[in-house]
Amino acid sequence: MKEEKCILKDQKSFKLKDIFECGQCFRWNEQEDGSYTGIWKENVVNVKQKNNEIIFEGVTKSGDLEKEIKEYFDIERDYEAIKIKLGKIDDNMKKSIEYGEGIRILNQDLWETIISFIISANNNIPRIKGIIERISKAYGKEIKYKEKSYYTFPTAEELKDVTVEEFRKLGLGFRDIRLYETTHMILENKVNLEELQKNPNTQEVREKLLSLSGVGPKVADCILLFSTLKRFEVFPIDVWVRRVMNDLYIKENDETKVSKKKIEDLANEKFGNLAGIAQQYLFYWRREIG
DNA sequence: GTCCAGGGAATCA
DNA sequence: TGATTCCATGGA
Repeated sequence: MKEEKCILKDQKSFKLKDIFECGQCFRWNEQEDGSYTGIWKENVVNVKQKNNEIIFEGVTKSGDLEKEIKEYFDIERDYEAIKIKLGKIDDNMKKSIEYGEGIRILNQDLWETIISFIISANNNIPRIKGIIERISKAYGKEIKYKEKSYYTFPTAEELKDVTVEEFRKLGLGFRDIRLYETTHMILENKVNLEELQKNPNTQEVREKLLSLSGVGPKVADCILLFSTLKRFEVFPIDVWVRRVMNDLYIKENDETKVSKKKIEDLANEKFGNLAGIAQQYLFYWRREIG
C-alpha cells in the first residue's frame, strides 16, 4: 500500500481530543507529538492538527484517503448548525457544547460497533480498548505502516471458528458467550446487517439489535448513534448520563433511584431529534470534569 | 479488601 | 412491567 496524505483547511467543529476521547470509539491512540493514530476498515491513519490545518497521513485500501476521511469523519455534516440549535436549549447545554466543541460523530462500521459495545458492558474504557486490540491482533489482518504493525477489526467470518474459551482467554470475562452467540447469529443471517443499514425505521432496527446476545437498551442505542446507522434521536443512558441528567435537571438525592424512562422522556422533550448529540456533549463534559 | 466500570440476562415480586 | 442479583476482570 502506498502512503497517502490529505489536508483539510479551516474545518470547524473538529478537535482530535474531543472526537477520539468522547467515548464513541476505541481504536485511536494519542502519540507523543499529540497526534492520533487509528485504524478503521483497512485504513491506518495518523492525524495531526496545526493552526487551521488538519493533516491526515496513512495507508488506505481504496487508495483514496480523502474520500475515506470525508466519510469516516462525517465531514459533510454541519455541526455548527447542530451546536447553535442545541445551545439555545439552556445554559447547561451551552456549557457542555463549549467544552466539547470539536466533537464529531464518526461513521463507524456497524459490525465493529456492535461487537465493541457488547464488550463495553459493565467495563471501563481502557480495558475495552485492550480487549478490542487483543481480538484484532489475534484474528484481524495485519497492516504495516511506518515499520509498525496494526490489525484490522476481524470480520464475523474471521471469528467463525473462535471458541468461547478462546474469547475468555483474551480477557472478555462474562461477555465471551455473548460475543460468540452474536457472531454466529450474524453469520447465520438471523440479523442481516445490510438490511439494518437500509431500514429507515429506527424502532425496527432497534428491536433487531436487541435480539442479539449482549445487546440491551443502552448498547443498542450506542450502536444506533455511533455506527453508520447514524440515528441522532436515540439517547444512550449509562451511569454517567444518568448522573449528569440528575445533577442538571432532575436533582434527586439518590441518582441511582432515577428511572431510565424518566431520563428518556426528559431527553426527548428537551433535545428531540438531536438527543444523541446532546447526550455526547453532556457525557464528555461530565466525565472529563469528574 | 473494596469499589467501580459507557449493562445484560435471569429471576422474582 | 419493575426491581434484584450475578456475571469476569483489572485498576484505583
